[in-house]
Amino acid sequence: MEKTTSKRKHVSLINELIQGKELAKQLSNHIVLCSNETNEFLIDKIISTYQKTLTMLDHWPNLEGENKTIDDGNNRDSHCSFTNESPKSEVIIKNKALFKKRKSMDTWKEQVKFGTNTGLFEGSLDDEYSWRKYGQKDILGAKFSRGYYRCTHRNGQGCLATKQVQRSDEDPTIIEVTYKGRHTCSQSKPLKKDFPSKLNIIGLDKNKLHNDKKNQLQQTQEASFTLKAELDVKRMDLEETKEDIFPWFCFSSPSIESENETMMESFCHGFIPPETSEASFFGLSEYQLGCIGLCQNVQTSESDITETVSATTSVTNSPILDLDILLHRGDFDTDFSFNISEYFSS
DNA sequence: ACAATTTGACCATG
DNA sequence: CATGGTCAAATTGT
Repeated sequence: MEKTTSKRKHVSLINELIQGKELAKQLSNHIVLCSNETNEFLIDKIISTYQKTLTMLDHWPNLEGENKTIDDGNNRDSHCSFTNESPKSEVIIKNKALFKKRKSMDTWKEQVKFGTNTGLFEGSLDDEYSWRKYGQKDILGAKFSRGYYRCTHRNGQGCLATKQVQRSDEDPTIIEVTYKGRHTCSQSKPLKKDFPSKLNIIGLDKNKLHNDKKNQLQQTQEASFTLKAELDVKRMDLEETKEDIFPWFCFSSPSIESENETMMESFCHGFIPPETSEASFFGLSEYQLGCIGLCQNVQTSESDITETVSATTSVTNSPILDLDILLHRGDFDTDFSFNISEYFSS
């Protein structure tokens, strides 16, 4: 009887360790492709998992002579054992070192995977900070030029944060954003609950839009492209707080002009928040919001994150958010939309 | 008028 | 000297 209980605990312990290992693997995969917030979330999960394991070990009566080596059958680290030198510890240490290094350098890179490879891109993603473009360079060997951005409050508040945005050569659906320096300005702790926050579709080249009909199509594609990127980026925020459930879609400037009225203004007509006169934003159907929101409460593993991505993808397939369709058809149906501010106030 | 972007020139680095 | 990063005048938009 006692042996059965012991065995059960043993199995539980093994499962915890396996889970920790899997989370570590996920983190490893996410470090390149995902935001810091996701990394932090996964690290917290790892730490929590191992902490539970240690707690269990504290109450473990006697492991001497009994399977001291844990292996989930997928373990290449054959030295895994109940010691401080086990691979689980190494994973944590390595990840902590990574963070320390990254923060000490104050330079880090994020890659954003887009849901589509259509259209061109030459801008930046919204990351809740306001940036001002100060340069663009063609990089040797790179297909796409690199955009240089600095914090809008560089002069006013002396904020030295900068970032570089470049589309990946290998995978055009990936945007590489290199951040340098931390924000010291008042927007250093952007309030996501201040929905909708300013979202820059900096990639929209207003000059080209004005001068070149052909480019107009490209730019609308970029808008779609960027919006979808936004969806993919924001999915990482879904795990944080309730205020973060909903992605916010708004353009910082009415960049896309049609003959009489900008398509964006047309599209956003009726739900432009009064406090952000310059920013129009896209409404989400309740289904879409619910779809996103539902994923918020059950994030526990990569599979769950994948579910979020799937949900997000389904959002892009909806009539409102698939701008590839919307922008080309131009027949916006605002009935699908609603004022998100009202949604929040209710 | 002011703000933001573009783009050629300039500078630092290896 | 080539390259990447930044500056700043010109341009464009609000």
